[in-house]
Amino acid sequence: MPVYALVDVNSFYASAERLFRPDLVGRPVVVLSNNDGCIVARSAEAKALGVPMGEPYFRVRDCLRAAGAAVFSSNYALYADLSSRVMRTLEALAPAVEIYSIDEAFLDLTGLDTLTDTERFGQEVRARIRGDVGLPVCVGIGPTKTLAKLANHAAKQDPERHGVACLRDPAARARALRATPVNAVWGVGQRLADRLAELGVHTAEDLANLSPRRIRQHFPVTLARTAEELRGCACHDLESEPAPRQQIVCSRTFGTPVRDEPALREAVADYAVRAAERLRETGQHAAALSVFLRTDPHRTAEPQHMPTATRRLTIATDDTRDLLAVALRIAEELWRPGHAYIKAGVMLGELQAPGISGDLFADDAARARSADLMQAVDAINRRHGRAAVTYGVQRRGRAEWRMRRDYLSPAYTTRWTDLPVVG
DNA sequence: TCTGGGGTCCTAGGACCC
DNA sequence: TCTGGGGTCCTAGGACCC
Repeated sequence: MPVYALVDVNSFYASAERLFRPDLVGRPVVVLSNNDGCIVARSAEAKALGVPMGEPYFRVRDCLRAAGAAVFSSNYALYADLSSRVMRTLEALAPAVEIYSIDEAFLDLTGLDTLTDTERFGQEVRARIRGDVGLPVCVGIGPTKTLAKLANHAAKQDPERHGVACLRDPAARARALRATPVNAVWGVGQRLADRLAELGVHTAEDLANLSPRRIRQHFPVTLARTAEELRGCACHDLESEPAPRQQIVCSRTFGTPVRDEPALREAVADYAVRAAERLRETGQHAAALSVFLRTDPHRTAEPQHMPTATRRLTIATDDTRDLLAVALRIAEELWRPGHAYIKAGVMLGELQAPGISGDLFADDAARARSADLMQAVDAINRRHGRAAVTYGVQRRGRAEWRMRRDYLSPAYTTRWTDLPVVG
């Protein structure tokens, strides 16, 4: 029987901020989304204040201030660096690791025979990550990924478990299923939970007991698999090789609404350049590009416009200049005067390995020059910062559309000048 | 009173995840 | 005044084909 573990950093972003600010231990800490819009991470103290996940910041600002909470803008450079340290530690501890998200990984523990071994392993993972990286994690263990997830949830809920829960034992599993509301099951969101409630399904146990036929009468096949996994039959394998990306999206809400075309072009250009950089990191080429614009749906009195348009490229490419030209052409077509846009985005699709869309007239020499140029630009920007080499339309001014990050912490681990000083 | 049927491909929209 | 960003998968429905 397979054994999976799910390791997950507790309140990752909040814990990351606190790592370099020991003065914040015991104080509520929250981290905001891009543009300082919503709450995306809360320390245990902040959760205890009743601050909901995803809540717009302005609604809880007063409450947080009164409680003496520390508030941070998202510092992705810091989180990405700490994440890779956590993952490297896990890779040293387990034979196979699937990096599931920035703060979570599945481990394949098949071969750890006894239940005592499994518990001990969970505690060792906690101790190692605490010691090597300094972050708190919880470990959930079970015969399927869905049960490992559920175990992780149980470990977080119940302090008695000291951060590790193992559901290999059938009796322990039955107790955990009974105690878990169905919307806390991996793959069951609020929509499905509401519809399940109409059938009298309220807990993970209820879902596990629902017959596959009954599920398929009302729900998609994904839910049938979830129920199967809750019963202990694995439908999802560990995927240690990441699947090739299918699309790349770069979009942002603007710091302030954009009403003029030059500012919009500048923003779209910036997103296209970043999307192209990320495309080259994957080693793929894109054969389709979409641009979308959005006005603010919350301002119902203002005219709304949420267009999107897609172009197929005759030749798949990873050259920023090609992608930028297409993106700007689409943006120009979409833009309508008299609207206050609050968001735009560039999406690359039909990603594929380079050179598979054979074009009879492709100029190999030109392609090679393009690859050399892109490589050079990427190398310079990696070394000297993203704004070292830019394209004319990006302008890099202090444009009003750039996002707000009023509470940004230093780049403690990725910039020499921000290195914390001890003593 | 009237109807073909089955396969494939594409797209949009909805649901989920962190 | 202030409401994130980046992904995946599934399904239904339409177009098209034989």
